[in-house]
Amino acid sequence: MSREDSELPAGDHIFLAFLLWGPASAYDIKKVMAISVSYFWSAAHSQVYQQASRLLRDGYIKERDAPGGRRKRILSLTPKGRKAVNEWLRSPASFPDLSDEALAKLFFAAHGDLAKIRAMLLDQRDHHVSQLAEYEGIRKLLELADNKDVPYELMTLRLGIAVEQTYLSWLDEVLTELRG
Amino acid sequence: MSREDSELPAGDHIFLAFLLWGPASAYDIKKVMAISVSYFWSAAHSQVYQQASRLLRDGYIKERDAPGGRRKRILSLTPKGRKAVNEWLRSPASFPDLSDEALAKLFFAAHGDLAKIRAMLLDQRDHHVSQLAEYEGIRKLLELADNKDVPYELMTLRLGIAVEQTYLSWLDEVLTELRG
DNA sequence: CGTATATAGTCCACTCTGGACTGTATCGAT
DNA sequence: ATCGATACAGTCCAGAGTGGACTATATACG
Repeated sequence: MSREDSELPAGDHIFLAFLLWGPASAYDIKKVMAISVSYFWSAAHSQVYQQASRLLRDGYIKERDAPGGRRKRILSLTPKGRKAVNEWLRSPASFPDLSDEALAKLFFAAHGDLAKIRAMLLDQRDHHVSQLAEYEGIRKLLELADNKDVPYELMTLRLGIAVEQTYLSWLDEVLTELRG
Repeated sequence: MSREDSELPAGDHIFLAFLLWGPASAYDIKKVMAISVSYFWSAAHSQVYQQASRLLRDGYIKERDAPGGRRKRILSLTPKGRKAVNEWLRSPASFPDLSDEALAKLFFAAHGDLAKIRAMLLDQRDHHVSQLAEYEGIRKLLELADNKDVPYELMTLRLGIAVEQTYLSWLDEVLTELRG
């Protein structure tokens, strides 16, 4: 059975939104997501194909085979799909959801081993340093492009950068306190 | 079949960790999660009971009926469960994962309606204001308690507060830019 | 010419979600 | 004393999402 009436999951709307940029395969969308929205939205590799099947089944997208020998299914929006994205873009959003296993371990640190907790946080620090560097790199690229074209991408990226900086200052404070 | 050898999901470890504080029912754990770790970890109401069944089935916890007429199943750690939490607390953590539908809508704002996007961001702003107020309230409470007892809870809370503040400054900047 | 990597996707067992649903205790107002 | 609302405690289920193993073709490189 298809879900004609029930709301699509947010991830499906994001999937459809990428097709506003033009036709693409599920594989393309997965790759573009990884270098654009992955900071605030992520999906497993296999998930993207499942979304494609559902959206196809329910008439939000249509497919045609790619030219050339390669098997590659090029997807594009149907009117129904375009309508769904447009409505989504015009409606309120649900609120952010964070999951951070490291914070959970710190929360229970009284039952753990402080040296191990510190090591774990240093590992997290490395991660945030490299995320920050990556986002700063993308920002440089976006700013080189005529930034009239990408103001919204830059805005979301600025939040990513600010959050990473917040994490880093916090980690440095906490690591100092734990050293004492 | 039980999962004797495979790793538990992170959420199961967090569940077990709450039992380090003493025996409790699944219902209790759900409530305590909501007022302690929900900022960086959340689970649906029904999920907690499914975790309990699995952990029971696989011998990480044991149960006994509560005294009194009420049906209430009190859970506690088995040695196997205690070992699993302790190992978890001593190992590295996976990296944080954020999902924020509002950022996705802003990302695609060029295809939307600016007035609607602004309205959505104002709605998000309200949410972050009230989250911040809530965390500040909890901080006051924790600081009243002899803070030797809760240093780690306070640390995680400080990140929550810092992240909310980061969101708020960013939202104010972005809303100013979108007003122009 | 082999082989390593990138492309493009399938399949599956399991976990997680959100909502509907059941039933018991407790508390305030009539 | 009892009626109704709320809090407590949990079950059930369809559907969505995850992570990892798996298949298979194309292109680059030494």
